[in-house]
Amino acid sequence: MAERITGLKRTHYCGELRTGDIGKEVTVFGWVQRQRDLGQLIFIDLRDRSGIVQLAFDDATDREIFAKAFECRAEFVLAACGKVRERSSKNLEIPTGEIEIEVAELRVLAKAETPPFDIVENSKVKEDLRLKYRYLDLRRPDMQKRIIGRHKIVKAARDYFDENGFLEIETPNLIKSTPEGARDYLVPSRVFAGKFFALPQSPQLYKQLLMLSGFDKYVQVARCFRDEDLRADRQPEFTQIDLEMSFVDADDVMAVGEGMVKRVYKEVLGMDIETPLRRMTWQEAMDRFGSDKPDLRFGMELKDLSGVLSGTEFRVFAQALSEGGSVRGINLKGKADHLPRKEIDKLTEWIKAYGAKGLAWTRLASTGESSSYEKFLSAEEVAAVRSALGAEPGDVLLLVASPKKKVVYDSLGALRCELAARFDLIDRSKPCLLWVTDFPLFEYDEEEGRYVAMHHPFTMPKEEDIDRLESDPGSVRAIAYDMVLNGNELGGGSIRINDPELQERMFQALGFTPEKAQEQFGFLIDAFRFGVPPHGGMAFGLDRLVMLMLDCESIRDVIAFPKVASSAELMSGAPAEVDDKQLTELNICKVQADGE
RNA sequence: GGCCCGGUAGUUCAGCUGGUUAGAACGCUAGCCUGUCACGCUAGAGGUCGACGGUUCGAUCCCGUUCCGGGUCGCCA
Repeated sequence: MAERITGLKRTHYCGELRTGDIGKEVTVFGWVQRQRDLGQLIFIDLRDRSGIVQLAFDDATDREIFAKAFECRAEFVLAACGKVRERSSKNLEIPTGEIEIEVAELRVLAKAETPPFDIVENSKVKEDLRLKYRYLDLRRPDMQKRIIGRHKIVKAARDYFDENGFLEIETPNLIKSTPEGARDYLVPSRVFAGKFFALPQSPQLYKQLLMLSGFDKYVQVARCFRDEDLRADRQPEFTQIDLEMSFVDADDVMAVGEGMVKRVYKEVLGMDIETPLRRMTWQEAMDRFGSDKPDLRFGMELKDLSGVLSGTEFRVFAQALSEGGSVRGINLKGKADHLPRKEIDKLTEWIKAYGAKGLAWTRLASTGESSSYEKFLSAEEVAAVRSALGAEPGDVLLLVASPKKKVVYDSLGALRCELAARFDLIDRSKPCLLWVTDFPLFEYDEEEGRYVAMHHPFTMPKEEDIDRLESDPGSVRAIAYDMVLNGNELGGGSIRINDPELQERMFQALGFTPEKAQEQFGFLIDAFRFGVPPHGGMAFGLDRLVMLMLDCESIRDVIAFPKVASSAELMSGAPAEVDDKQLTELNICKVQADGE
């Protein structure tokens, strides 16, 4: 039978007691980390979110309390009252190691079964078991640190926005579905048979309307939902720090965005971020790093070899170039002796996932030179390629040719990161932040056979490119910017269109009929007739920011109750079947499983 | 949806070319122990080798299917 807490109030957290507290009568609450029974002496490590304190029990002092301590097992919930005293043998490994509590009153507030895994830091337990018992996993000190760190980050961000005149305003979570973009989570309406709400992918439209309403600096810590497949850095339910401002240009928004990151790093990690952050255009990022979220903590930049190979007879390269593609390469400096032919063959297979047909390579190893393509090139071309890549003895040159520029960028960009990770070329001493700007406004969707918005349909084109909206949409750049941290997209935003005529041209360029645009975004189009200020904003992926700041491998490590790759939640068992009665109320017919 | 990796005591793992009773460490249970702190010592319990099917005299091991988890490509305006 558990004992009651009646009459007890916590005086201290376990982990905060120090030698200065010696002699004080204290009351602590917590979980049994470990009980050490020495026969006539028992020690219990009591743990709460602040740390651990040692409780001491002596059979000779109080037989009754000693008997109770004897029964205590791991994860029992205890209340302990007593006097803080100096330890006769100190443990300098832990902050409270110089003191202990001589327990005068002990209450077992709850017993506990032996947990399915040890509640310890640096657990090696498989993640699915941790997630099934997430409430126990969250007791582990490293998880507690992450959840507390997340709180501090959000707090610092909120303080920053508050001090800069932003208002936090909530927007609805049951909204109208807008099929453009990611797949929506749908919620059936009980009242309107056959109709559905959608959960927001972001508060985009609502925050723009708030600008129109005059709340010229808005921020929200907003939960967002996307029904797409998961990754280590992607959950179907995630949190954005979402902001929007009126009467501003891109520089103003970017200054606020980098100001927030600077503030959060300083306050939570004590690190100084130098602002303004470096900026790079999308085109430069693609050309030099093969990525719109380049990791600048190492070199190995892409070099365009299309020029020096323009006259080549080698069919693979010539074909790529004649069909409008490119040949580019990277130089893995000094690793030829560490990247054997067999490994290159594996990379050749690996890179096919990115659409490349293969990998052309030259190894300048100490045991001799070898190459998969140089024999097909003229001596001048070989020399030109080597020179362009700055080749020296010991280097490995890795080339990709494709009629599709995107394939060359994607595959070499990925290869560059893979090799840097494999050969530990990344400078991890400090975070590397930058802005990537001037994104293309449109992206050609081959499946749909039309241009789609790269960001969203309300993104403002660069003024000097507006003329080409109809004639050459692929060349139009957007006033859009992404913040990149260590090769991860941390957030992004844009200046929005506030001119109804321009918005109409945008919809046309995207292949929307006026009727279709009206049907999907009618309320926004209507609203924009009533005086919409120039505005823009951005959104940060909070989970990713926390993950990167706290040096975690997965976004799941910084979310209290995350979902697994199948988008299930292992602890609760969601998603789950529901009663027929619930379905009937929602006017939903039960779908029979296949084969029935 | 594609590709890759994994699943063996509560946990982390080992398990040879298919062969008798599937092991170790930690944890757990019991006993001993007055200064431990990853306490120590002694003894003990604990297994649907993810599931189903096949090959075989015999399968944790080989084959097929499937479930679960991870990574990744597609997807993610």
